Amino acid sequence: MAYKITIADIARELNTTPATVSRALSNHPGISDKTKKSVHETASQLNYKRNRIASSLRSGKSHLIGVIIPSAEINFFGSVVHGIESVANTQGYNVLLYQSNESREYEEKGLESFLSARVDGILVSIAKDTIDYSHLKEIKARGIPIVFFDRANDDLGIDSVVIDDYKGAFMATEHLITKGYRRIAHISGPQHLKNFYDRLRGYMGALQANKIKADPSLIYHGNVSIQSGKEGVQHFWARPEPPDAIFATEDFTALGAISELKERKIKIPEEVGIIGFANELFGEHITPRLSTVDQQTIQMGKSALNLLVDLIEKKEMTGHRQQKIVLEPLLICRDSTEKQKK
Amino acid sequence: MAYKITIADIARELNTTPATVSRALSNHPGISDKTKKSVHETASQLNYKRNRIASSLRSGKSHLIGVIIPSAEINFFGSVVHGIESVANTQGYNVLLYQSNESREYEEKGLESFLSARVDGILVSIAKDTIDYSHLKEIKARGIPIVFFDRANDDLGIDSVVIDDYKGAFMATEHLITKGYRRIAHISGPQHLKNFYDRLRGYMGALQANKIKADPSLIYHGNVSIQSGKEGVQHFWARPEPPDAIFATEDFTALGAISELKERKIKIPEEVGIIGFANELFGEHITPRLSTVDQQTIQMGKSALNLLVDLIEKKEMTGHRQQKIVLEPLLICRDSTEKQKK
DNA sequence: TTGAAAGCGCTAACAT
DNA sequence: ATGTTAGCGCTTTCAA
Repeated sequence: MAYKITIADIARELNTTPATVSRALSNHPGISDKTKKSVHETASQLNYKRNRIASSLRSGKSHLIGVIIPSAEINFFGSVVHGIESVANTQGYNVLLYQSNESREYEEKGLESFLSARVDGILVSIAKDTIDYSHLKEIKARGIPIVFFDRANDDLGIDSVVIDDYKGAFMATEHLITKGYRRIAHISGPQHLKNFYDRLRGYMGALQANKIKADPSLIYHGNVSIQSGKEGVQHFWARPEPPDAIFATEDFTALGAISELKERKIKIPEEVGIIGFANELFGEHITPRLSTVDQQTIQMGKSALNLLVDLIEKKEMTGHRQQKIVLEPLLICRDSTEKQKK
Repeated sequence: MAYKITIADIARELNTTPATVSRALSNHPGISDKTKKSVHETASQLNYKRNRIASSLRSGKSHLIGVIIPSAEINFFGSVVHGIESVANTQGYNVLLYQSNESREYEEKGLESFLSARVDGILVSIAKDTIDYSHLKEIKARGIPIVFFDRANDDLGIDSVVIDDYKGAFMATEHLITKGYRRIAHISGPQHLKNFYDRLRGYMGALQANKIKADPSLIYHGNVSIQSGKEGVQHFWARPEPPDAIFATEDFTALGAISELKERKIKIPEEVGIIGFANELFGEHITPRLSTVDQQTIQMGKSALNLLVDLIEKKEMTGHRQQKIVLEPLLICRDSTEKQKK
């Protein structure tokens, strides 16, 4: 194997010292252009690659960002990670990825592992199962820059980038109303997660704003899955007055609902309108094409990373006021809410 | 912030030396249980977290695995990463993720960055745009353990975990034949990627095995996208004898084809049967439910990581024979290939 | 079973 | 503009 070249090797080659080489390689001002040039040349000639580990140990900066997502299998998070990485790489950071599998236990393991790796900052989207936040508080207490994305908790004094779930849900529900639906049901998600709580509130808010009386029997509490969608429909249609529209808290839930409605030969969107939330890729291509709310995933990733980098680079934790970036949801109108044929 | 606790702090506390503490923490045999116990207690009391950077510098092991995927936005890769991580974490490795965006340039940047980070091993799924493999050869030449997954190249002497694309394509095509389709088209992907080349071959093989004459005009070369699927249909239906079935090289391509067929009011599966490849999540829930071939994503990730860890831990590169793990594809029969109503 | 001492490769304060 | 020196926190001989 190409023996490990160090700055000492380069220094020897050029009859100079490691310090000079180090400075030249990092474009330190006060190193002559001539030296810089020869150092860079020799470096690439010897196929030198800076040892980041040594560099990190000495400088105290690992150039590592730890990212915890619930699951890489969920498209939404993949997409956010895409956004995160696109910025991280241009800023000289590498992304250490860890999946919590929606479990608080793994979430904590991920954080421990990040602590050990001495990451410069941490990005977290909280797991479904996380109810106790002490592990996150500890990160904050240790003064390690941390930012939540999508799944956030406002009570910990931790910065976050989220979309306006209330508004998105409001828009979705109001869209159904505008399209002529009146008896609108909601299949919601775990209420201890602010996102789903807010979406439920947004749904209620839209009903109220349009003078439609909310009916508790039209709310089904699911756990954000295809299965929940099916169950929601089963639940609603087991009762006397089924809804004429459903706002599902997430696209996969909507997919499950559609699947179940089709099995029951209930026509979408004529008999029942349906709208989801997330703008997953498949939505545009199923039948009927699914109306939904876009969450600006790429932008979310980028914003979260930028916020984190600010935190890392300022690092004046003292006097830092909690920042919260709220992205605008985007209503995507497609066929599944088109009650009257155009 | 919780001041950085080091093994020296623990040693001082216990009137012993850093060496002993280090040994105790890594359960070195030949340290008394008593000492181990007191060290572990003091460590957790002081909230000590091992500094992996220092540890890595000294030991030469970073416990980092670099993973390059084309895009985190593609479900398939998210799923493989899921498999990779689930094993990596139990083995004490962390995953450094890098996205090539299907570009050879970024792929190389990722590798450079991994080199700098002194990862213990690298997992790569080759980018679409990569035609020249010198950057990958260099990794191999440097003796850094590397394993390909899914998108592999057999000519570099690099181990790989792939599925049997030929067989999967063969199965898919033969399935169409079994179902009574005869004029079977194929929308393929970039032929310099072995996967898509093999799938085309598998398609041809199945036709031949069933004595169906291949018709070059029934092969459309796309680039693995929803758009390609649409274009494929446009291409086929612009000619005299359109096909009665399509084997799409990937599920999103199939989705595009379905989308275009629907627009043309062509009935699936009665008039045209269609089967994809990948078993993306949405396939089960679109109409008609998409027949496809499962690629064993999670298993692929796990196998790739295991192979890599073997390489890292044996590290007897000399005399290592190229290993290739070929996973069995799984035919998933659903509605889109059900020519005769049951 | 434990301690002493060296050093991984780099950077940064201080000196020149 | 460059050299000298020390040390980041850990692991690992070697010695006791």
